[in-house]
Amino acid sequence: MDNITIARLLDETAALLEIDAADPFRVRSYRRAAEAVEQQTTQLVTLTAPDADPKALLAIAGIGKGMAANIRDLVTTGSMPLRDELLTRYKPSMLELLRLPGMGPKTVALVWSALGVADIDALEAAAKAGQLDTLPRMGTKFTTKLLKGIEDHRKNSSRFRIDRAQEQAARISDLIRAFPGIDEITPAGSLRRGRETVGDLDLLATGPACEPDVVAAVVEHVASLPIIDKLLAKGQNKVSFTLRNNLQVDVRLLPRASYGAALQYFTGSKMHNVALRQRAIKRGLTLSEYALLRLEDNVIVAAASEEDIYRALDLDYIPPELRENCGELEAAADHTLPDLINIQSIRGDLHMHTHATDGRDSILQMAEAALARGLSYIGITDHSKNLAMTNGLDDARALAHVARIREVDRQLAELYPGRIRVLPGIEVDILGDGTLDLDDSTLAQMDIVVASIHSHFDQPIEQTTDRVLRALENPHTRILGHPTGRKVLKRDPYALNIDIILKRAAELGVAVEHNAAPARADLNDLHLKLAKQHGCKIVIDTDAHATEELDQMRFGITQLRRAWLTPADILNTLPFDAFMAALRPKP
DNA sequence: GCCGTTTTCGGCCCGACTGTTTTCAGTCG
Repeated sequence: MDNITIARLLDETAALLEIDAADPFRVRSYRRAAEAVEQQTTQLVTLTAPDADPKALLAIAGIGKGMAANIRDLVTTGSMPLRDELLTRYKPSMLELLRLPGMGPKTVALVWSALGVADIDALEAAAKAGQLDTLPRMGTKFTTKLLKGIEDHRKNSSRFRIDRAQEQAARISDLIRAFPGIDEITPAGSLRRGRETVGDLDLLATGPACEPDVVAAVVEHVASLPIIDKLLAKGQNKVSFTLRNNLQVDVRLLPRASYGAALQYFTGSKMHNVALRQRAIKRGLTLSEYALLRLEDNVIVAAASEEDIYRALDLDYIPPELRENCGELEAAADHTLPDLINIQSIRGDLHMHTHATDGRDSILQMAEAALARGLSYIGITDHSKNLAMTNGLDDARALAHVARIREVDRQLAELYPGRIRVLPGIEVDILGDGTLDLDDSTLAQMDIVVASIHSHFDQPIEQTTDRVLRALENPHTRILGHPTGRKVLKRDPYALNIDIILKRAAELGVAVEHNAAPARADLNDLHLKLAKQHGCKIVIDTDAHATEELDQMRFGITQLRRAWLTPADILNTLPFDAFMAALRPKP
């Protein structure tokens, strides 16, 4: 049983306890434990083995004696007594009811006990039959909203990829900024923390127009934006709505004086905020979305900026990407937060395609676009012949392409002396037997050989993993492409055993690729932490198929930051010569 | 159920909005 499954079962137990009206603090313990398990890079199965240190589980913050026993039960039996007991009284389908708007644990428990309703279909039938009207606090308005919520839930209940959410955020921000007296709009929530996907969009705005006596006019302006599909709520300084693609947007209009407190609050994460407020209380302070106050006399200690708030709590400023209650508060208190990598540190992009295969632009266009983005070396890595649908290169074409790339490299050396290097490379396919689909003599002409697996992910995980391991042994392989075969938003189990692959890549000195493109992002922040633990060489690249896709580097950087990585952890922050020296030596 | 500069018991984060409330419970972030 993997960590994700353990976390899910603990989280389900928390939800069932909530429906059962259990002690809210006990519920929170299960939630907290679930989050902690999800954040672990080592598989808990190994910590519960008979020969493992019995204290190892207890070392995880949020896991005590009781929870450790639960986890051992989950790993050995597949379930645990409390969960089994709860499932005799409630049904697993009730957990889905909690996802409907307006349906919390109390309401789910009520429709179950009063009407025997345990799933969405039954709830919809009961609502349409008017049965809900007989229950307390459920009038026609509630029923209407619920039926609409059920419809939306069926239509689209998924999260949105970060790049899509960012596009929408920019679009809406422009519309709001059109109102006079709005100075600043910042996305908060999981978008600001750089999660790969976001559930909804939080936009915070401030400026003279957001002061309490005049804010009503902005509220009206926002509530009447043409892009709004459904208006969900309109308060004193908050407007919630959905777009036609079903993305929910919450806009908050805040006075300048409390903007920092609001930004801190709405950026989260929830667990980070809880921990931060506990710290505040220990210091005789209280933190809300309006201000950090002294408890004894309600004097404002900090409110205008996030920096002020963290400083007043004796903490270094914590970058949003680290705010997951995952050790960042302790590090900020000890002044040991890492100096995180940023986009300016990246000097090269080692994976991109041209119109020789399935890219759109030429070698020269890609190189000049890279130069314009401040890069000083790139690898042109078009597909090899096995990817026939991309017009992949066979040995002869690949060698001709190498010649063209070297020619562009020479041209650019004349045009922009000493500014950019263009390296010949290939994204070579790993075949079913683990060999690469071009001749060694061809690969020997390449500086950047990215070995990627592109097919047969339906085979058993051990078999697919073995193919990749054999490809790593090929001395020409310098970078392992797409190390998990994973695609964001596809909930399929991983096709490869990432732990074994990273270990072997580290031993052989093969660099592993962190693909920055949001659609393809192979390594999430946990994989990246694991790669660092194993001592892997890590490169970040875009896999760009057109010049503008080079901009996707910034999405990948956020994942590196979420993994606490610094420039020293990433190979392509190095200057050109040092980078080439750090790659696996050519045979 | 977890945790400890309040340390083995007694705490555990904060406020707004909604619907239907005649003073508030439940949901949400």
